[in-house]
Amino acid sequence: MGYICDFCGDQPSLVYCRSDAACLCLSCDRNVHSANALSKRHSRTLLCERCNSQPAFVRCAEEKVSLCQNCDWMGHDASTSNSTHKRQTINSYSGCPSSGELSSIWSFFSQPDSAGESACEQELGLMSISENIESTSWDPTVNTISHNSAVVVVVEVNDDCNVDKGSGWTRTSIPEHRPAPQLLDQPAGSTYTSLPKFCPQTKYPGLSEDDLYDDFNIDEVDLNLENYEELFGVTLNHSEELLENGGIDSLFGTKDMSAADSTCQGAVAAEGSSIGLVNAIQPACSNAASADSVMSNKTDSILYFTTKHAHSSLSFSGLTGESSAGDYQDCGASSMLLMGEPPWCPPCTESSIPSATRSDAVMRYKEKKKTRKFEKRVRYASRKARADVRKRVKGRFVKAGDAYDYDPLNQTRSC
DNA sequence: CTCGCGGAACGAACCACACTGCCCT
DNA sequence: TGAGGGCAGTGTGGTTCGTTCCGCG
Repeated sequence: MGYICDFCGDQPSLVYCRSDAACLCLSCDRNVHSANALSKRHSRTLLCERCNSQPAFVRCAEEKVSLCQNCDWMGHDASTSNSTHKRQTINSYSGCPSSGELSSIWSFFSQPDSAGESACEQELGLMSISENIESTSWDPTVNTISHNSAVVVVVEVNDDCNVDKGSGWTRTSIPEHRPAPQLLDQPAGSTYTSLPKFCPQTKYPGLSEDDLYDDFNIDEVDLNLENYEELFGVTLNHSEELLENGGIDSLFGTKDMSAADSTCQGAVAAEGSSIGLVNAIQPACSNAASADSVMSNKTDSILYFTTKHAHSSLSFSGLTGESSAGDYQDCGASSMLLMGEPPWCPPCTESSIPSATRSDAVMRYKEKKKTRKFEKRVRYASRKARADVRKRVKGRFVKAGDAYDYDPLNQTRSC
């Protein structure tokens, strides 16, 4: 949880919904909470800009950041000079307020950019299901993305893997005139300037890698996307959508790929489509130039992700909970843990980390990793329900009525 | 340093059957 | 063009089995 929107898994999260215990971007917040009368009553507030995982409750006027209680306490401790900072209570809201209404709720909440539509609202257009969705036949020859060579690879991968042979499968797409999400190109001073950008090379103030890796569960994203489809009945091959609608920019946070991290860029060129998604999910993948064992873990996960998708589909659903969750949690190697600091602590330079603390943190990380349980995502609850009650012999299902040695319901054995 | 052995760890396979999606009429 | 039937493929969990890895003598 934190930083990346729990719903779309793509955009930076901005608000926190206590009822859903979810971090959401503005567009998903509006989408989710406009679903029905009950969801409209969910109380939301800004997300803490320091830990990116807790609801903010105060706004520091001096630092211009929204903070949760913990981060506020940490940052404005009486022993520090920051204790005199002026802070403003952040009110929660419900319903589906516009950006303008939000800015009326929170005076510090700046209005959307000059285009009159915030990035998230632009994104809302991208994510909106009820409108502007047209179903078109997939024609790989139409795919003309050509931002750079890396993306050309993407196209090739799509051609190879995503074309349903002969079935003429349909897909949803965003109208071509729709501008690509520009969230990541937000000008300074916009609403999102306090949010870290997506570019992998960016250092995120107040954002620990722990937030990104340790607490971030790719499976969660997967599930959310799938729920998205279930909820709205729309087939949304998310990454494809982004790629084909210029969304690659949003994935990388820049239109100029040359500006991207060289490591990341190289990976993109070499690995094709998936890597962009990976980097969107794992913005800090190449950030840690401090690469050590942690970095190797990340690299592994990237390669795994890429390989899997290069041979199958770019779709999120290509990730099985069984494998991806584990792998991604594997990549949850937390530099913050390695640093032996809680995730809400501001990042510090590696050189400042005492080696003893580091080794101690490494040990703790290994312990945590050992005890971590990789949950399997169940795609069909009905099948699970049946399997849960099905009788077995030596673990294998048996025909109804046949003798069994294990009954999940009674924990009894018939023979 | 190499080899063999035992234990631990891990993943694949197996089973029945409801469900899904595609194809054909 | 839509509806309906047929059919092949998929996914679900507990257990077993085979393979790999690691430590020890």
